Amino acid sequence: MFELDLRSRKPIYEQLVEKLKVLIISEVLKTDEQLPSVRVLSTQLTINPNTIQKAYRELERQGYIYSLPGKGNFVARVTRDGNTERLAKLREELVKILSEAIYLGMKKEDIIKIISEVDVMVRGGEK
Amino acid sequence: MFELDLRSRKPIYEQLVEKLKVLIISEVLKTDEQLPSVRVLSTQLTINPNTIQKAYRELERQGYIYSLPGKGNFVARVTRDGNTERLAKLREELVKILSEAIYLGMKKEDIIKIISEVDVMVRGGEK
Amino acid sequence: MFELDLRSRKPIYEQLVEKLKVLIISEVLKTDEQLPSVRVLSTQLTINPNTIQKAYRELERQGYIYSLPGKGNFVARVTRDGNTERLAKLREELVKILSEAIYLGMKKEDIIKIISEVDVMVRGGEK
Amino acid sequence: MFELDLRSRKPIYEQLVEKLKVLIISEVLKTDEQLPSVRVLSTQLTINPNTIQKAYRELERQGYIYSLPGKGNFVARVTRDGNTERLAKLREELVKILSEAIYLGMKKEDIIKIISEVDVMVRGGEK
DNA sequence: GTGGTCTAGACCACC
DNA sequence: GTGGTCTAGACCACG
Repeated sequence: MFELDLRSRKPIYEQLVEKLKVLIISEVLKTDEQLPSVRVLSTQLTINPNTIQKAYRELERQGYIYSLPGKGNFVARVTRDGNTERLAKLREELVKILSEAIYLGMKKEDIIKIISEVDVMVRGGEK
Repeated sequence: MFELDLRSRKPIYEQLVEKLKVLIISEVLKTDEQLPSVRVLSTQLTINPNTIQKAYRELERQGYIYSLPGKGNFVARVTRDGNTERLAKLREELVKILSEAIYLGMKKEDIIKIISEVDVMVRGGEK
Repeated sequence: MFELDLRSRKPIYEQLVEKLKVLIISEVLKTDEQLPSVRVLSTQLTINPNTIQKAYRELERQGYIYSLPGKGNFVARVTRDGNTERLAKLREELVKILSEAIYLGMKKEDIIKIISEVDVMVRGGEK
Repeated sequence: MFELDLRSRKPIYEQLVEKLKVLIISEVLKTDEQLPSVRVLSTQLTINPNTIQKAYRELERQGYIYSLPGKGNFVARVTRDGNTERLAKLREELVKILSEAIYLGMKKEDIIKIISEVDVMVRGGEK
């Protein structure tokens, strides 16, 4: 289900957060669907339960999931507002990465192509 | 000259690397121009010299500057090859950020506008 | 375990890098084996932890080891490609040293004998 | 006459020492021949005279040249003994470099070919 | 317990 | 004056 790189410099819990975000964004995991329990995921991935917990808490903080104590963790509905803060941060990151990419020779057309691909992937599920 | 967030989770030397990259990319600092000396920057920013050193060595590793021991640190000429690896990494990051941005409601047109702005900023200096 | 010359002009961390390379090359330290922790080595050699760190990071940069933050440093698998650059540098050094050695009277047969010894030492572990 | 890399990490005086050694070893500069004066070389290379001086002193220390105060610097006769110390050091370096080269995949035959080339270059002048 | 980062301050080689 | 190295010792994130 997941491929985590235990040798990566990036913390495992962050990798988990990213992977789960992808699943949510691409709507493999749908709104209100239950995520695998900490214990199950922990044994499946042979990873410390604390690490899973930390990832779930982080996703909750970012509004991607919500937790019902005693029940489990569930995918949250996307709120298209209240994200201005996060969007500002993303925009900033975007500028940084784009600057470097263009400086190193990536072409504008290549970038636009990437955008289109991502756009299809993300919004493809909606109508 | 710089605004560093000493409280950020992101290491100071990484922040410095990013800030300096921006200056180089936007050609505020030009090829072969000398960067402020480790000690000068250290006192200006009230940051330990070792931290500045680390940032400079990282920039050198990435090919953005070169160092002449006993002379100083200087902006390197851009090499348009040998960047394929770095570009692949940037592309990957790009996909990740774009996914999330689009998911959270950023519009394709907005993104393209950002690209154009960055493109002008970076390539504006060239002819 | 190591004999470092603290008075040498050669930086301690470079000496460490060389010593560790020998251990890795001669397969005293085997692939994926854990290296002594920064702190342990630091107290064993009565050398500052930062210096050990620097040596480890240099070895990582050269592809001899990899680091798992929070876990330790481990011997990397040898990659037989991507070394062309390094090999070119080594070849250059070789020519320089051989020139001087032959000029000072070292005989071709002696050198070939040395090669054979090294060859056995390095490739002896393989089949 | 010389190509010095002012951008190299290696000190300029060391580069000079190496270049001059090559000229002496390959007998472009012959025994008792006079080396260019510090002043001349200094202006030719647009390099600080102190740096040239340092290189000459180093070559003298290693027995490659001798200096007649008020006259100049001259190529010394090779002494085929008294070099045991230097030869031991070279041998040690040789082992180190060969180990790494072989470890990284350089073949024994390649190395022997290099030796032959160098041997011809160095001893070619003699009969 | 592990590596990663940072500070404060020192000494050295180079030019 | 410049970068390069090193020490002594601290704090933090990670698992």
